[in-house]
Amino acid sequence: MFAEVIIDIAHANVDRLFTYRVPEHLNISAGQHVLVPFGSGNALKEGFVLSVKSDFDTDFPVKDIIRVMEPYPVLTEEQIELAGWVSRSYHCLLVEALRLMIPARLRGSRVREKSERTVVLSGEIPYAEMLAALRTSGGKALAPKQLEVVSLLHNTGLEMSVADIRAYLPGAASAISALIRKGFILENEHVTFRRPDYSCRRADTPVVLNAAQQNAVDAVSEAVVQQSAETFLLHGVTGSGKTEVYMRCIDRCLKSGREAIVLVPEISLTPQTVGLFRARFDDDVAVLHSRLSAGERFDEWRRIRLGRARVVVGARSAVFAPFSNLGLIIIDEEHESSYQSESAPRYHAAEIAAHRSRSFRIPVLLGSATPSLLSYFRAQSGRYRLLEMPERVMHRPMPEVETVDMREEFLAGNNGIFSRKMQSLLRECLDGGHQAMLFLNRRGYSTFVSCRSCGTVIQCPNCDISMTYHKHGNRLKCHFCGASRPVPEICPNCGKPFIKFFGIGTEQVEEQLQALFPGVTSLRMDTDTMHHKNAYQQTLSAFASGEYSVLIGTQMIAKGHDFPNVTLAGVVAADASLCIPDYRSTERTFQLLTQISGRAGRDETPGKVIIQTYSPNHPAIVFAKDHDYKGFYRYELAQRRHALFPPFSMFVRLLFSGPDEEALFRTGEQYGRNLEAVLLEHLGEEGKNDLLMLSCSPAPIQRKMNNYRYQVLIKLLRTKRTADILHLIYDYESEHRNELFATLEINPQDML
DNA sequence: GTGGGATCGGTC
DNA sequence: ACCGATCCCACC
Repeated sequence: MFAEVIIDIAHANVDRLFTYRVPEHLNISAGQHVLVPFGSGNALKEGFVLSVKSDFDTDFPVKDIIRVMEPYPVLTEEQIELAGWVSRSYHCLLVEALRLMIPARLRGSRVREKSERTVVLSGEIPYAEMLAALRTSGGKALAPKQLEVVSLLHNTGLEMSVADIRAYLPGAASAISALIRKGFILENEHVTFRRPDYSCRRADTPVVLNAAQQNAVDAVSEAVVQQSAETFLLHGVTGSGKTEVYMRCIDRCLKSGREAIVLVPEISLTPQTVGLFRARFDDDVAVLHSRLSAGERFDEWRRIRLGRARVVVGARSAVFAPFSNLGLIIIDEEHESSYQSESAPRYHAAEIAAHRSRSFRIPVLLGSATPSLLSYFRAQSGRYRLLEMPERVMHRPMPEVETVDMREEFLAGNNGIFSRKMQSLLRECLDGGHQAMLFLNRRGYSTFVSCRSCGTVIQCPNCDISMTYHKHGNRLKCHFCGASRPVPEICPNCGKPFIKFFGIGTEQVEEQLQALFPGVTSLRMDTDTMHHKNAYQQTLSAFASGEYSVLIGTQMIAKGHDFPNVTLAGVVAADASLCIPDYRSTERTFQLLTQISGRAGRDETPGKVIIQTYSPNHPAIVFAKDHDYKGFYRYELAQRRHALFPPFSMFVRLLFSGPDEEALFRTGEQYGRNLEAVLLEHLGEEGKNDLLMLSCSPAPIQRKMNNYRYQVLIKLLRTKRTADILHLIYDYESEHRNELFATLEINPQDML
């Protein structure tokens, strides 16, 4: 027998198959993780068996596989095929693709499994006989520690972990080994699974679904049973009971003997969400997300691989979960940008899901209250099947949304950050014993600091952005590189003492709230307050418990949370996300405002939402205010069609960065022009119009962490030639990789 | 990635 | 002629 092995080294030179002989005593199959001699000196390297074959003609001496690293194949056949597809579609190394499928802990020779040593009374020797043996004739203990251990085990009647006994009886270690020698107790080794800890919350699950929910469950379940590789887009307004639909679909999927993956955006992977699934599916649920320790991740992965968990709830990378009989993939909040990887290979979870959907012939369910324009476009064009849930559960009304024009507020003499309307609604909410959420997408106290005399804005010394004032710690901080400096007394440019603070952040919202409502209990949730591992969980459960009245936060509070007592959601400034120079800023703003509105009035008491803005007539704000997704969709799609933006075209972005501004801009420009010539030559007369735009310019953020940034931006029409063009760009990039460091992104989530 | 063999320039 | 630094390449 011979095995085709790929060596676990991420380098283009070795990213191919090597053939090894399988020694008689080893039983090797595809997917196995093995140790093989590789390179001169027969150094041992880890590798993955991608296939086995019975014969192999060659002149050179084939080497033997040394040993298997794991008793089971760590990769399934389907994952091997998937990795090949990933490496071809995203132009990455095959090992890089394979590495997506396995936990990092599996690689490298580290301690992998956690095991626990336990002991139990052997049962062969009667208790009285043991006692007698450990005592002298006078009843005095001959071996007091051993006696204690034996009586402890006898009294509990259980198998106990050695660590527990040692904690209970200090110094019992040698007594335990003596007892094992005597045959009084038996030693066992148990593999333990480190489990991430989640509190289970029993949700008040409605026994009866409403018609829209039932319709969605039926459609998806039917596809699961019929093995139909359909993609469903579930457009359900906030509070329409999407999670319940997911769980019913998973139920059916498990009942038909298949496994399910549920993807959620990293940020909503809160104990609440996971707790819901745990409450319903118990130990059948495995959790995968970036906050797990390497050991926890490895153990959860192993529970999936070994069939101990049949449901995975996880972030983006969980789409690769090692199931062999997958039946359903659900992507919740499908519009979230975190589903696209920001490092190579830059896959999108929905694209991976689509591929696995074809392999397993299973449905994919995309769910959102604010589907991405692209997904809704596909639903309209028939590529996806649209399922709609236009109403909240229990006939609860959508919250009433009001906008406040902050220009008028200023003219009326109010230059505070809360409008009069916001103040009165807050008062009403708090007086009624309810809770409120205040949203502002900027952390810190003041977003920029400048000199009133000469206009100098204090910039980060390493980056091309202004520094934010943080009252906590009383320093200026850069939100890109983390650099911080004390607040200057005088202007670093003109030396005059007219330093002033402008722009509001969440710190200031909290301060102003306290000033207006003395004694109000508030919590702030942003990257500044979420330092330690469990801060997220603690803050959310503290708010859920009702201990605090107001939750203030950045976009991390916007999505997914279900706090029944929240009746008011306030957007302090809706304009922040509108000014981002990106073609998606309207879409992003609409989604954010709709999601925030969705936090209010999820229980009996109807909710209210207030949006403060300087542009109350902006379509993103007007459509969000009216809960009019379709109106927004029609408007925005027309804009995109007119400007030939995605989904009518695609963007390719090559970002160059380096410390030498002059050299970078010069070579970047040259690179772009050469690439343009290559593309035009390939496209010829017939296809030259496919290239809608190729621009060479400094990136919108010109410098980050002392590196200058220059970008070549390409806009392409989607035609039958698109795939060829992309490969041409990929090839051009890899050929010139040595000359200039660049990252290549297809349809990046932002172009800053 | 990594060590070995080929290659090149400098030195004894 | 000999040696170290560097490049190149194969690795099963």
